[in-house]
Amino acid sequence: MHRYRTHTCGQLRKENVGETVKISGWVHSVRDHGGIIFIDLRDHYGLTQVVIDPSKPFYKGVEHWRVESTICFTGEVVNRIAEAVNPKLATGEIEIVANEMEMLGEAKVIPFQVAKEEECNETLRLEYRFLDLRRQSLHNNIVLRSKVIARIRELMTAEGFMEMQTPILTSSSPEGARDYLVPSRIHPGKFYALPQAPQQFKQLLMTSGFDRYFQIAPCFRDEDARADRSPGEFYQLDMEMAFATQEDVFEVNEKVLHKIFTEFSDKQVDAIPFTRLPYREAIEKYGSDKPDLRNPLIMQDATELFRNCDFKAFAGVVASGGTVKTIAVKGCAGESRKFFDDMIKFAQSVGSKGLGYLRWNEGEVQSPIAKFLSEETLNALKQLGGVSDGDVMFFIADNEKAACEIGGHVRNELGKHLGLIDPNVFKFCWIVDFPMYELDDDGKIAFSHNPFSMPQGGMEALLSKDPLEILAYQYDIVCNGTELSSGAVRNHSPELMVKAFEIAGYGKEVVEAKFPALYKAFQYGAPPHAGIAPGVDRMIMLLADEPNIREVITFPMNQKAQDLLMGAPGEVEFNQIRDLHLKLNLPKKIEKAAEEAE
RNA sequence: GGGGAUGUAGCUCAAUUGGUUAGAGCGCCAGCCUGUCACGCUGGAGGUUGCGGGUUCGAGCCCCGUCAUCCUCGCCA
Repeated sequence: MHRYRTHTCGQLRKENVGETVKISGWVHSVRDHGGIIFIDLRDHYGLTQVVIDPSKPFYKGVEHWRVESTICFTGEVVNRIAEAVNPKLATGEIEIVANEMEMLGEAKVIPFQVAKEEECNETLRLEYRFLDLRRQSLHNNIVLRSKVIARIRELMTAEGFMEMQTPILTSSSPEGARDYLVPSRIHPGKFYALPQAPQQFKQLLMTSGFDRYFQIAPCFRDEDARADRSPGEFYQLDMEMAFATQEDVFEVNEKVLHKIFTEFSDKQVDAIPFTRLPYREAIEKYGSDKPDLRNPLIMQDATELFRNCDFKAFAGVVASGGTVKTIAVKGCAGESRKFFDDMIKFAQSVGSKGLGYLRWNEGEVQSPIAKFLSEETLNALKQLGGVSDGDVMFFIADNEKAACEIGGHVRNELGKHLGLIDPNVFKFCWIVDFPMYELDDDGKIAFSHNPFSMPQGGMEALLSKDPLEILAYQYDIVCNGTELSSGAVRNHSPELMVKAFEIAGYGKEVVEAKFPALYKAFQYGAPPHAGIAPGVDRMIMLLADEPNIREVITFPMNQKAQDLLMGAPGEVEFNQIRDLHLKLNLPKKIEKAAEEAE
């Protein structure tokens, strides 16, 4: 007989009745009847009820065994009497009558309950992550994660992709997020950086003659956390394809994502091909480059209808070149006064000066602004929004960028508030045709996304077009308002690279200095190539229906990028710092606090 | 760095307008209980109301400061 078990805690059935078995697991719950004692023993696979009779020599000990201790029982599998069958358990038709027991690992009193799924302070959960991970919902999320990743590997491999590794210690990249740096011992004053993504490596792999690459790639970015953004590190399904177009990338990703989302969720998944939405249209209609298409509301332009009206606030915005955006909402005219007041407050909280509305309720127009509008204008608005009695139109007036952005927030809020969002579907879309350049805060032309993207129209566009009009073969995939990934057809031509950087104000020497590997490689015969890298953590988050990314990561850091269980980041020995040729230069505040602590 | 929310027993929460000894459920400890499965019953322990200051006859509650956590803006090619 095996040292610890002949079966797992989820394995035994009626067929095993009469067998002598050994199982090991955690004490999930104890039901002590004074005489007979029932213990639910739990492992990764399930629960099995163990019965302990008062006549057993180890009976006395059982009374004091705490939940979450690990124990090994040897005993006989018996049928439960009919009334005692538990249909909630897979093993509920049988139980084990214990003959021998061995304590394997005793548990102290636990700081929060494992067997019960009650809410619990997250700091405590992170400090005792090993206990938290025993709890069913988190445990299931991690199991789901493992299965999804295994399936991704199968699907990608079946599509002809090769899984490859790329370096974790690499050089700092000049663009993008803040890098995590690793000081070099051998080269004083020099640093490695952890990769923000294997971007340049995968492009080099294409240039090295590999055709289809993928990797479940760790990415490191030293940026602040959000609910859907874990600080420190996260994983991408990184991929790149040689001799490929944008459509080739879409096709593979649609296949893989549709399969994954269909297989690992009960929600209804959009049929493929997914909706393609140009960036410009997304901003104008949804006020966002990651619209939640479950929300049926769309924004329309009502600028011209307010140009000559008596409502000075709006007419003034239009006169100074601004925009009026409207959102028509069917059937919400009956909402309370408080609803409309709350919506105005909300609009103000996201930066709007106000929120106008027209409410066609019981045959009349109820609105603070209706009195400024002619009958003709009201009718034209009605026609624009396609509304009638019982409906409402909301209005936002501001410069175009702000109006779209605020309208996007209002659209989301209305969708949430009015319950317009179907929780049982996954709505995917591709956002395409991102602009190549945009104006930065100083009014200078800058790359709006990724300097490696191929401009649409190639060299001719770079030479002849207004840079702000040039589009890139740059795309995002969005699911239910979550940006899963960005990708692009890459710029594989050294001449185009130099020209593209020149427009952003950088000379050839900058390209050579900042991207030496790619610039060099592309001069020795580069294949046109394209790729993308969907966020694995976010995919699991959507599949597990979790609002927080930490619920799908085994050992996440907190918002301040600390691992409360391991104590990272932590102090190191002076010798280690000295070997790396570093000196600490701490903020005054921290030095002062350290002195006071002494 | 900015904004918001929260902070009361080991855990989750309550405590009327600022008013007597800060309560409940779970957990813990003790006792009872031989068919439960969130077992049940009885009793008990457990609190610097995050911390510091202020207002007040009186503060868990009001004010100021500070710390912590989460959400968010900035940031995330």
